Amino acid sequence: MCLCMEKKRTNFDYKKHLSSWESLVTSYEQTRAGFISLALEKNRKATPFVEEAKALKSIASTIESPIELINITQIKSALLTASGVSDKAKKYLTENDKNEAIKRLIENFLEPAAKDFVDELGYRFLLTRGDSLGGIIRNLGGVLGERKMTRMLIATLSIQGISYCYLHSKSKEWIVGSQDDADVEIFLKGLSWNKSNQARTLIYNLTVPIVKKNVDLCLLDAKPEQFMRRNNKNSCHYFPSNYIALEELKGGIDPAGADEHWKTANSALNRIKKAFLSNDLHPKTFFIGAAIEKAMAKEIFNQLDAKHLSNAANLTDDNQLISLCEWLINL
Amino acid sequence: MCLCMEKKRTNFDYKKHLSSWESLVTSYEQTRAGFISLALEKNRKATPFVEEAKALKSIASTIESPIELINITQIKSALLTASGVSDKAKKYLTENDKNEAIKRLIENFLEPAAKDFVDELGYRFLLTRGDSLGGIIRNLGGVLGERKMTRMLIATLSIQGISYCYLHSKSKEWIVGSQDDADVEIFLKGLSWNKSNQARTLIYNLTVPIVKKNVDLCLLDAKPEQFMRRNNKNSCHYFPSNYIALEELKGGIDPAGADEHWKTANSALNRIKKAFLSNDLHPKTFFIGAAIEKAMAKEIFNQLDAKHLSNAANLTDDNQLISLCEWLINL
DNA sequence: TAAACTCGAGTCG
DNA sequence: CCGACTCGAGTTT
Repeated sequence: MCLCMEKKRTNFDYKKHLSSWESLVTSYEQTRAGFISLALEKNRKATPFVEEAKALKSIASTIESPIELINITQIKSALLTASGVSDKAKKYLTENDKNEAIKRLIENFLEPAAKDFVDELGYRFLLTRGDSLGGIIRNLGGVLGERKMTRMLIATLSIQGISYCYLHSKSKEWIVGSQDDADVEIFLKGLSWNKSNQARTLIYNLTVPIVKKNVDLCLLDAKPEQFMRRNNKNSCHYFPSNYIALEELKGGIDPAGADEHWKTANSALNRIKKAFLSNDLHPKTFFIGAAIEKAMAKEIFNQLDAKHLSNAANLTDDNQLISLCEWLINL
Repeated sequence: MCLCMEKKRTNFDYKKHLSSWESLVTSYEQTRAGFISLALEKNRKATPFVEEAKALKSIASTIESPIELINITQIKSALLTASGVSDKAKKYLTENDKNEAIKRLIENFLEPAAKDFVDELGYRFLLTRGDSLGGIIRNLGGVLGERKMTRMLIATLSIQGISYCYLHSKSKEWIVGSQDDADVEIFLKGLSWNKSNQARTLIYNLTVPIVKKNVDLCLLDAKPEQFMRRNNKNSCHYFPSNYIALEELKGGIDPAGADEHWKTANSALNRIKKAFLSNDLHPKTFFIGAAIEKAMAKEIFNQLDAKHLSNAANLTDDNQLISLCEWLINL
């Protein structure tokens, strides 16, 4: 009977924090809070771009007519930006394409602006940079979600009195965790602890060799020192049977992106399952998302019931997240 | 033997234009061309935003100190934009949240700028608007992909001497197609023709009731007049057995987005197949993408071979697209 | 000019 | 807001 209970516990542990699909749906209040903090971050990150624009205007103001801009080599990159070319697009253009783009900017927009050409240049520069800023913020959103997960994991380990060490992303060394590591989540790339004498090592954003894709979070049955970076084939992450659980984490708060990104996550999880299945392995998979809408909540819950997915939680719900961390730590 | 040939033709028609997975991969030249046309579109769409910024500066210049901005009700929305709040985020904020955001903008960025506060306001406004512009361009990218598909479909119908009519998105009426419809793809929402006395009606961006999701393109076994908009349950699209083929179309050119969006498309296609399967139906599914990378090309090709997918093409390859249109028209 | 990750800026039914 | 569509702005490994 004890075994039976144990089995039940590990099979349906999501029921501890999810009573139905509705528990997974993100509340309006959390969405609102997410958008507010997003705007705050954006303001902070905007300042360097404003400075860039000021510098550009200052340099451009030294000349009389737009056509002379071509001769100021130090602002060529900024001119290209003002002509609507993102840093991403830049990589695909030839020198000639770039010169053409700048020429079009001057002919179509700066010369018509006459004496206001410096302002026009600054405006168009900022429009393109605004899109850059958006990209930076989107990346930051992902990082913040990961940090929230980390903080909750560490808190749960601490509460359970389990000692841990963490992999520092800069030094690449494992450091023993202690209460006074403030903001440790900022540099944390991995986490390791013991579960009744079994080593557990968790790594973020790992390219899983058997899947040939990056996975947000992997829990391995390995000691921290068995994990070696990159192409070292002796590292524990090269052995598929070491994988205990793999997670897809979506930190975005936008409800409009919820289903879109869940569809992506679902494909990613399917690739993972398929790759491990080819080795007759069935590691656990789980999903954590900050933006969960009704229809996808039903899909997730159905997958849990069908055991296609081992666990799930809404990142904005602390109780769900704690319960999930407890589950993960005790796998 | 004739039947055998026929069967072979309909089952593996993708082989007519795809010799291996490598045929699907987008060439560098097409990627480059895509980014160039993207920059051109961005320039055109940028102008209204530049005008907005000029207007904002002009109004803001009438006052002496930043704090007075709060009193100019006509620019409240612009102030919110300058404080890093997108139109999307706005919807989730309360009046109080908005006022707080504006207050922070003034205190943290405009007052420190002293006499240059009008410039600072304009810069921050443009940064946020630049992100808006990016969103507008992303939507446009999708529309352009759809139009390319439409042009190729019409050209293929014309070449095969098949007459057609099209559904106009504004008038909501079916119009007989003719050679002199220039730019008809811009307003085209649907297309209809006959295939050896069987009516074929194709609708873009249709919410398929049985799937409860929007599908980029649906080919129905129905006469055009049997298609009625929206919630009319007598419309042909309410009858699952009328669906002949459903497509996922990805018009984006960015290689970095290729796998991301293919993962989404793959989930969408799986939802479609699953929903129809619940009615014992197996409509054809196909994928067209402008950005196709190696690894996903292999996945697509494997799905074709396994008949999980009925057809596929690279949107940037005219030969592939024509072959696919021929297949679609003759289904 | 690797490849595949981050996610929300828009849009429309 | 209601959900689910458009896709590339960044980023990492």
